[in-house]
Amino acid sequence: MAVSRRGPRERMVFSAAQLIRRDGVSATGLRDIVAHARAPRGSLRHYFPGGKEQLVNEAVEWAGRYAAKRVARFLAEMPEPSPSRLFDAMVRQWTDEYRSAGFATGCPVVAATVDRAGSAESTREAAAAAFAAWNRPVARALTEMGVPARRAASLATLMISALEGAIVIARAERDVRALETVARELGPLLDAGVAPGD
Amino acid sequence: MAVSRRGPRERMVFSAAQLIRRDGVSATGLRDIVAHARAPRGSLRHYFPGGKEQLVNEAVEWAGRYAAKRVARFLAEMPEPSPSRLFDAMVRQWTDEYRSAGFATGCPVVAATVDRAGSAESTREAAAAAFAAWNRPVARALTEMGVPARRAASLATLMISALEGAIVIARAERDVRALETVARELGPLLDAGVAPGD
DNA sequence: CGTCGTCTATGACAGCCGTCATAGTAGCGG
DNA sequence: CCGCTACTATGACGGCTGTCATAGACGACG
Repeated sequence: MAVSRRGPRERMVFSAAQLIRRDGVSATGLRDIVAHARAPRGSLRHYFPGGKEQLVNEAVEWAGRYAAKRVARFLAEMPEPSPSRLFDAMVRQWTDEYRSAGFATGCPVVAATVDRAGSAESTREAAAAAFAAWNRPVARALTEMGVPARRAASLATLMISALEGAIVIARAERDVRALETVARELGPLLDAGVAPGD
Repeated sequence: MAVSRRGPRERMVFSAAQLIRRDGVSATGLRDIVAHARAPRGSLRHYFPGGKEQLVNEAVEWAGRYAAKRVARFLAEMPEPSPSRLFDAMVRQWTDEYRSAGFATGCPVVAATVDRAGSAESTREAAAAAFAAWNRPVARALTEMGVPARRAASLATLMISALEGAIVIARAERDVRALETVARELGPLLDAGVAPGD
């Protein structure tokens, strides 16, 4: 499922992101990715002449775009948006997944950063770009809710930092406690300064 | 340096932690660890009959104890402790290191979680224990500053989450911006509810 | 039909990995 | 000197890795 339509190339990128966020970059083999994507191994070289590094980078970029789109979707589904409600939605995406599917996975961008930042410069850049792509729509949303532009960017960084850290802790503890905690504790801070009731 | 005294066993654990936080678990080979520790390869099996998994676990445990001790040290060096000042100190440890030594390293506990949580149950447990060992002194310190016990534990989790997330983002961006941002934005929240001037 | 570009198949390659078997040394108690 | 324990040395093992070379299938187009 979710691997059916679309061409083999896209499936490989998608599968790479899924496996990387579960096992890490080093532990994810090209053969695993190809098998997971049900794609022909013979095409690997054809689509990704830059080798594993290129495929990993594209998976990271994909994850960045995905996170950005999710933010837009959260906002669209929200009757009365507020900073804390946006953060709740971002956190809930993870608590829901962990509760329903177990704690097997984390964020692919974090995984790529942690085990490629020092060895593959291009992957590090892709991760930085992914974080930026994610930060942008969050900051913009905060701005539209009445937060001054400068502060909005900072709060977006705080939200993503706290979320990513809590994801790691939740995985280690196999408990959504950390995620629920950051959502609860950060909510009031995020809403402060935004006129209530409008 | 810092690898000189102490027996070979301890040096290997220490070197493992250092290499893991730089390259990740999978990318760190036993041979690399032994070489870095200037320890005899022949003793690996002797000291760590549980293989790489045992060595990694001990490195993670070591990191947890180290983080806890650092918290105690920060507090001891602080004339007038406050929650925000403690968090500042925790963050500054990383901004200082990044500014002086580059962005090559991250947190070993995060690295171990990200690429072993799904494949080595004992390592996942070690990571959870390390986070707990780190959380404990932070929560206790907050309590002593006047924060109610229940809330103190939550705020400690928030602090560690935000810090860990910002570390990853800083590494990806090769910029301490995210670290400085979380310190600045979280400070007032942490101090709220604590009587000023005492 | 022929040819070219796109895509796939297959297998080999060198290299590294963690593990393990075997042997040996050093020091100490008897 | 023996024997025992703690520690070290060395090399080999199978397995997996990313990369690459070679060849073939397929469809579009001239």
